[in-house]
Amino acid sequence: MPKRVTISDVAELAGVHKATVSRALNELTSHQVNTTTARKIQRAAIQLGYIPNIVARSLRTSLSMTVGVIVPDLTNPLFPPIIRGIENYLTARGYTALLANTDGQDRHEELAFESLLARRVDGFILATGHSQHPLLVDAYHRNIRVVMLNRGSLQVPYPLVTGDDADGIAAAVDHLAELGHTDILHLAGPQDFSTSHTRAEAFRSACSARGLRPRMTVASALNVNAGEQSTDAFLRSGKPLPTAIVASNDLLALGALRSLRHHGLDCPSDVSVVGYNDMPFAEDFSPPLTTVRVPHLDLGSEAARLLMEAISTEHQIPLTVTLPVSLIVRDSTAPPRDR
Amino acid sequence: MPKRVTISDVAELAGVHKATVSRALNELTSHQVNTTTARKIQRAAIQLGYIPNIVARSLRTSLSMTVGVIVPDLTNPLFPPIIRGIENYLTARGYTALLANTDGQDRHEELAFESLLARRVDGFILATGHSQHPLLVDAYHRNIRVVMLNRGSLQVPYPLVTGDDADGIAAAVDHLAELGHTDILHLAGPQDFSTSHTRAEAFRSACSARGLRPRMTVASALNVNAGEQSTDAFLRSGKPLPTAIVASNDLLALGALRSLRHHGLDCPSDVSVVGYNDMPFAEDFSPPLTTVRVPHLDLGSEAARLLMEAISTEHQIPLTVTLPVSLIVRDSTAPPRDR
DNA sequence: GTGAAAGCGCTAACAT
DNA sequence: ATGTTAGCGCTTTCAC
Repeated sequence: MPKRVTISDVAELAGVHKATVSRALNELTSHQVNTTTARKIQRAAIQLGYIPNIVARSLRTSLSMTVGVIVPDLTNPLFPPIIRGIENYLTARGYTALLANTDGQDRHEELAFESLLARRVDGFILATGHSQHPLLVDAYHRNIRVVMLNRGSLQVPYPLVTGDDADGIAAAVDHLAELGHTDILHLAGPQDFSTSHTRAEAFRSACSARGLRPRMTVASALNVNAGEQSTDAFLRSGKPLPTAIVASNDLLALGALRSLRHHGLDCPSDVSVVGYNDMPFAEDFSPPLTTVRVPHLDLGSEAARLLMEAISTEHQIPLTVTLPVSLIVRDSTAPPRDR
Repeated sequence: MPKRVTISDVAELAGVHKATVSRALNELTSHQVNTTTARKIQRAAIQLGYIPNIVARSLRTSLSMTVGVIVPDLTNPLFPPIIRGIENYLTARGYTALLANTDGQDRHEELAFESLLARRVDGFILATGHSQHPLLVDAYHRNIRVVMLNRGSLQVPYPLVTGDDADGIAAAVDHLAELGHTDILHLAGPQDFSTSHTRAEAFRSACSARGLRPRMTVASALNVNAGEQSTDAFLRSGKPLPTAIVASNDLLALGALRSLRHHGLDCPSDVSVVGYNDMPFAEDFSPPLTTVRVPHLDLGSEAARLLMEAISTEHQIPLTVTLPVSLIVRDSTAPPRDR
């Protein structure tokens, strides 16, 4: 590496002290310095190709201008838009995101947390929240800034950003009810995820509000395979076939779609399916998936906004932001066939 | 924030000098310190919950243990697995990735580059390479470590990791030829992307090697809309309908699928379609997409490996690593119907 | 094997 | 408005 140019080099070329350079180049203090010298410094900086060393600044200010973003798996299509939303907000403010995946393993999460802490991130956005989490409790007591995304914590009053799950599920059930469905199955996710739990609860109350009997089966994970296996098991169980399925997310819905296909059942004529999230390319599935659209980009930027607030505030205010969702009707739902 | 525990705190508790603590806690120097004192230090560190300050270490060693990863758009399903591959490799070695998106805009790329440089990343993985790029030339002269991913640079001898494009396209053409297709259209990407260009060339030579006349249409971008529009335009042009389309990537193939559907044409009975990349959920499209699988995870980890090598080496060796690809046959390809 | 001292590049009192 | 000084937390000579 060629020797990097530092603030002292700029100072020397501009014929001023390095403290003056520091002041001139910083937005917040540049007013303290004479316009003429400031310009001189600017020129010198550009001439030398000076790039400030944020590492050194961080050490001095104990502000790293980075935040840690922890997700279960980047490969889950849910997360890329969320992360883009986070980034959009952060980069506009000079912040950068440090990304880590946990693959749902607590051990990975601890490791990621520690590694990011070692890098002195100014705060975290956590999109991995289980309902209970010693890590979080510990973080809270250490006064670490955290914003939860999608899944909240029950133990610790960190701010939370989510879509309106209750409303989304209600819209799905309404839609099916209007089509004439009366026998609807909820393909739920693991109940220790707060979103899965919330949606299952929402399903129950939406059904009972409409005089429908809620039926439910629980998948072992939030992915396509689990959805397929769970639906397979249900279909093989001999229980009466529902005319519609409301899945707790699109991946599970996709699994249900695969399972129905393998069992020679047609969607939507035999069974309607509704997903949740409106993941990218949901409209290209076979059939195009009716689903609840969640504003993932907004979820991300809102979480970033809350975190920035938390960082710049002395006392954290536990705040829950609920963003509106909307039902996107495509071809996987239709009126039930008479049987 | 509660005052962070530093190396001095540990030193005090352990009753040694902080330099000794530093030596004891560093893998590479821990052998220099007496086993007994080392243990004493370990205990003190754990007792205090000491977390090393990588920021301070970076300042001292001018090694930040971070690398910048620049992609066009995280939301493109191509990239998440690549990034996971990168991360898997990096985290195992104590490194972390700093992620930035460019949305294909040179200005964004410059900004990202500068911001990451300010954070003193030890190197870059670039998955955005246009064929020419002043930024890269500049970086090369500044002796900055870079590994290119997917798309190479023609101007500067940075290492490159790609899938075997020529082989993949040849496999697609072979597959179609074996099914009996003789009139194949290549739905190409913008020709200033090196991958698009390589694949177009590969298509031409694969066709001529089999005595087929290559036909080609070029999309304006590498996304679904561009693919759809391009196919629309082709279908409306009145040119004779090919019996098969080989797209330069899955997104374009998806656009072609949408366009065919809108024109009342069935895939595969009217037109077969082959994609490229085997993006997640390609098997769930309507119809499930025949496509060329690229080992994205490996692409990422290989790039990370090369970068680690480049960082620890004095002189960079320009190396191109080509990973094997494989054709995945699904339902979007079938023998041509007699017309 | 361990301690002392210097310094990475920057910012923030304090002084002028 | 600018210069001086100290120090963020760590690693790394150099002594002992």
